[in-house]
Amino acid sequence: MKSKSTSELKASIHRVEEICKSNKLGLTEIRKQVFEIIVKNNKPIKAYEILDTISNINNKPSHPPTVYRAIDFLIENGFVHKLNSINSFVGCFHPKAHKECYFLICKKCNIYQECCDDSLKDRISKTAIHNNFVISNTTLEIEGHCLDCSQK
Amino acid sequence: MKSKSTSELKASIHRVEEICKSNKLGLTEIRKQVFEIIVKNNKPIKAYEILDTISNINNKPSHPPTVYRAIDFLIENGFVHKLNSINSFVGCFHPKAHKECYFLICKKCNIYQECCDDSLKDRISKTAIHNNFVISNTTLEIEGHCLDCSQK
DNA sequence: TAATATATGTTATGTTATAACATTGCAATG
DNA sequence: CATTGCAATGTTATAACATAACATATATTA
Ligand SMILES: [Zn+2]
Ligand SMILES: [Zn+2]
Ligand SMILES: [Zn+2]
Ligand SMILES: [Zn+2]
Repeated sequence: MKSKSTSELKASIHRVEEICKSNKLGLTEIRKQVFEIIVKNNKPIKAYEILDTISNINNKPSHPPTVYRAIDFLIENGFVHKLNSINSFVGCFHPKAHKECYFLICKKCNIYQECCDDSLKDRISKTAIHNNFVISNTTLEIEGHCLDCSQK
Repeated sequence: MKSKSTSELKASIHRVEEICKSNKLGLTEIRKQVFEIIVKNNKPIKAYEILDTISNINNKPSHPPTVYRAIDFLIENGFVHKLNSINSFVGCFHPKAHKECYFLICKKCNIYQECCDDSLKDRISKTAIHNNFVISNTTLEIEGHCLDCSQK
């Protein structure tokens, strides 16, 4: 994933603001700050890194629950995803466009890519059906090396 | 996943012993104990639950590193998997038969099912190739409700 | 036997996440 | 315009998950 330009970032933040407005979701200052920190980071970011960043920005210490609550809000509303395999968080590339997102994560340079391959989705759904299983959420995280890093 | 019978458990443990013997892997007492605790549990088990269990069995307190080291050994050799979405561990149903395993995990009753659907594997591999990505390991954990639990 | 490697014991600490309760601010209701 | 309710935040403490670092033991093997 190439890093986002300033305008892409702005658009990303704006989109979330719009979605919150039209859905009457309280996008408070803290929640907005946390979202911005996550999307500006370009790479998966950890909760305590967010905590440090937000403490610096506001020039006063924040506490873990503040950050985790904001993250919860952002995840619930599909603006952010958690990567379970690395306990980190990333912004969603297309909030509300889908329920599940899948990820490719480079172990070397730590960049990630969000992919919403329909045939993959399909395949997973078929597997669930085949096992009489009703999906509520799926974690698919593919770790390895990106093109750049595998060529080195 | 229905729970394993005593004989299935024995077979499972025996298989690991055989694999270790023929591959000159040191299946020490602790490692064997941890494996047995995991497979006998039938459901995903947490590291500190293993710790408590092993402390009780041996009538003396064990320490986290003891358990985590054993788990590391078992994972490295494909006898056990970690479920990242729930920080828990499960025994592998077919050690050495494959590299990646996928899981269906019931949120209600906590049972799980290991599935190694080839077309799913294939689909994931294609997705990776399509993104110029070299896979080292894949986390696929499908959370939801099993047949029994979704009918209630 | 001495040297080496492998595994375990032990203490402490690092990292990730939540419980519990107090406080604030704001909007709905009477 | 109180007052009541509710959503969000602040604050303190602790729970849950995992590893670093170093000491000791045990097994191979030169
Ligand atoms: Zn997404
Ligand atoms: Zn890379
Ligand atoms: Zn397996
Ligand atoms: Zn169930």
